[in-house]
Amino acid sequence: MEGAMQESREYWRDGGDVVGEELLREILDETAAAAAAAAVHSNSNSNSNSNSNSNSKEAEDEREYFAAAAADEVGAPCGRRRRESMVNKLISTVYSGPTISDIESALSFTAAADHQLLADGHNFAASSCSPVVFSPEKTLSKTMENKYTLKMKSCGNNGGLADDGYKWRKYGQKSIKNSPNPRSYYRCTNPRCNAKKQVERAVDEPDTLIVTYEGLHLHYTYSHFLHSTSSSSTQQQQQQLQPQMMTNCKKKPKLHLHPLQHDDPPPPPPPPEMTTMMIMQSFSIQQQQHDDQLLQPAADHLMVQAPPDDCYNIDGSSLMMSLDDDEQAAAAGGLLEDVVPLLVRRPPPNNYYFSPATTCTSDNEYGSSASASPSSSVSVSSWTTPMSPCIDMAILSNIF
DNA sequence: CGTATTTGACCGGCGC
DNA sequence: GCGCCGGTCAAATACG
Repeated sequence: MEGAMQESREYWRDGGDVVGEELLREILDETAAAAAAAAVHSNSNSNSNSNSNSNSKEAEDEREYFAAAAADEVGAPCGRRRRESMVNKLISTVYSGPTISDIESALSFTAAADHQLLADGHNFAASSCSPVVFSPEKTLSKTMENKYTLKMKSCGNNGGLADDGYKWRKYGQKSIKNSPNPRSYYRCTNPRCNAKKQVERAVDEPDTLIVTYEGLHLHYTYSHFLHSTSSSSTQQQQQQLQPQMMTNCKKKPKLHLHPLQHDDPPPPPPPPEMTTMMIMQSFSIQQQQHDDQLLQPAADHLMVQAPPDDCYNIDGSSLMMSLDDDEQAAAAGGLLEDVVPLLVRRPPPNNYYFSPATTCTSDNEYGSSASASPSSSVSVSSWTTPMSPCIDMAILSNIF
């Protein structure tokens, strides 16, 4: 847990930005306190007024936060406003604006992390079939506002197109003057996302793809929620769930409570190739904040559970949620605003344990075409504690 | 049958 | 104003 947090903090430092670490810590603490308060509240409902920690400062803080949350629920906006203010401060501090150096730093960080992951023996199924090699010579340049060009080496399979974790729909192709290679135009399949990308092959380097991203994703990658596992049982589960997921991934996000079951072992961390785009998404968050479009009220009914220590992304976030099939699709295709409160959630105490809810593979349908995202697997997972089944999103929405 | 891709047409920006 | 070019639209087509 501490390692993940430390990694997160170091990442932000490495990114070159001044990070509101203290503020982040404060919010994390408040978040955890509110969650604990909810647990206390839950316990007190079943076991009235039998809190053994009633005299401790910690319990006092918990009661205070629960009281604040309760006040919010009955219409007192003071605590909510304070927390919203804090979150706004955090976002505006953390997401102070990406620069080319930020992105380059992020990319180099990612590359290093990827190599480290591979060196550590994290061999992911998804990465093994990834059509992309994020070579050291990969370059990034800013061509205009919200428009970035990536040059990347491609492996030859699947047309050599990149799996960047997003699902794209091709909407056009044009032959470009002075270039023998046509340029393909893609749009993010998420109806609430206006991200686009153009893919063309470099004239002088046939194995190099020039991918220009325009616009900003307002949601996480599909593969952000996907985890490949090496266990045969999980693979069977993925195969069984795949058709269902294929359909559900196209549904409009719908978030609501859902009970959990399953006690499979935790999946490995996300494939290395996802991390680059995750970083890009972090910048997207910031940009959207600038556009005053971020942080709409969080989904009221989404159940969120604390992840294990080793399941934090490089940005320190974790997006594991308890979702049914529709919710899986919602999470994968939903806007970032639906899940962004999780970015600052505190890691769980030791008595939390991991329980994957469902796992499935979503194979996109662009396999034979020039589209990206050839395949990805989804593992919607959750963390539960025997005492407190979950943290309700409603609580988090009160916090934020 | 629903969804994604293909591809020609159309539109707007820009330079001359 | 005109033509070129890049980007997008949308009907037709392909595919699972």
